[in-house]
Amino acid sequence: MSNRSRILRLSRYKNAALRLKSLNFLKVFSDNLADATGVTASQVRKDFSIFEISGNRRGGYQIDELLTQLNKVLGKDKLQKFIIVGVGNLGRALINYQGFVKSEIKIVAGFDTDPAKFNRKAEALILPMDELPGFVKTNEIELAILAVPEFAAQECYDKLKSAGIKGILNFAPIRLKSDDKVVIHNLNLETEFENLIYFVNTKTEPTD
Amino acid sequence: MSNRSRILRLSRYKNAALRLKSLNFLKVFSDNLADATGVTASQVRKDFSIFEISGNRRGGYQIDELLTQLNKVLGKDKLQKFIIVGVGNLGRALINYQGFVKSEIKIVAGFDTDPAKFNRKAEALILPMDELPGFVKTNEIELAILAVPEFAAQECYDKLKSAGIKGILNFAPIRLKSDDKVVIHNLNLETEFENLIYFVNTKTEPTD
DNA sequence: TAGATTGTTAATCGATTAACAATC
DNA sequence: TAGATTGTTAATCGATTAACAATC
Repeated sequence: MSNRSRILRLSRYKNAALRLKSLNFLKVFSDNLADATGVTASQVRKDFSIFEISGNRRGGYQIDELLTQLNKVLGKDKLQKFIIVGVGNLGRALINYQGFVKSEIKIVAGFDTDPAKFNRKAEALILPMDELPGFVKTNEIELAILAVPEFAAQECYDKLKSAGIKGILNFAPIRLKSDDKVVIHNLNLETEFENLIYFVNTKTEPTD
Repeated sequence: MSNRSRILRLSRYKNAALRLKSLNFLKVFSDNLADATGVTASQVRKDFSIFEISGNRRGGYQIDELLTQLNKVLGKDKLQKFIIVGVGNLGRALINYQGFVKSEIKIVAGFDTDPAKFNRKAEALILPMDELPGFVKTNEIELAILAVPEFAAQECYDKLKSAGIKGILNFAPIRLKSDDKVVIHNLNLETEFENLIYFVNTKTEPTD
């Protein structure tokens, strides 16, 4: 019913609607969103109908109302607190990433094994791993980012799981599997690079 | 014929084969790769047949030979040089990312507008934007990473395109479109987070 | 040889698109 | 009202899976 591609499209519709709103649009048609995101108008309406997002025949969709509904589906109607395990190059970059400031995504703490990285004064705390279960519990954290080297990934995953984390965005270069306790979203940077390289080499338009 | 998902699967087969090789496997069956990557054995064989990767009836696939062929498709048979535009948190993290050391991916230079970031002594140079076209030309660079804020993305894209770049991995939070000159692979971190959040909230297994 | 696995064809499944009645 | 756009159904398309002949 709702596969990953469909949710990715909803994010794009949301971003397109946001941009059109900033251009003072008050309403959009499925055709506008289709143009802006590179899909068909049928697809837009189909996606909306699956999430029971409805508009006005002849009048399109009110942008504000549409954004409210898309944000709700995408969990942007409330602050989503993340912790991050592994404060290396990538971990630190995500903690400081400016792209999240307007969004409802916040990384509230990082965890690492290296005492040199601990920091209890920064806005996002950097704490030792053994404080993770307590922090997760008292702050009611459900979401985590895993940004450790391959060798540490499985062990950290186990710790996150037993701490009660419900969803993990995994940047470690090893594919973790979702189970009914934890949803995993694997994001392997090398794989993304390889994908680009393939399409450049063959010069065929990627269909996604 | 070869969509993005298929290439992603090839990367996974490659990674699985690499892991099995490190366990001293000499050959693998489609069934092994299927188990390791979570797809069906039919899918593995179908994917291979599309890329004319063949094995031995009854004998499976020789790992070394398989890796050679997969690496070739994925462009890992030669060093892939990237430049990066935008040396902020994310840009710097990618330059220093340890996950690429064993792979044939290398970021050879970064470009930025901020003089405080310039560095002609580091292994990966950080140079001013106006040296980009010359650098690309003399070093025969075809691939780039775009890691600038949204407002700068379009302008930087234009510069990369006119410098002759053939493929861009775009981390800027705006969707760029491929054309017949440049292949674009958009990677929007906020979108990836939203995807995870959706599946955690609905607790349905993502199908990708 | 008998048994096991590939490579490929045909069947199935699911996602996208087209079409159009409903309706504002 | 006439015209335009949604919402939904039916048709199409493409990707995945099952099945099995080929063959090592």
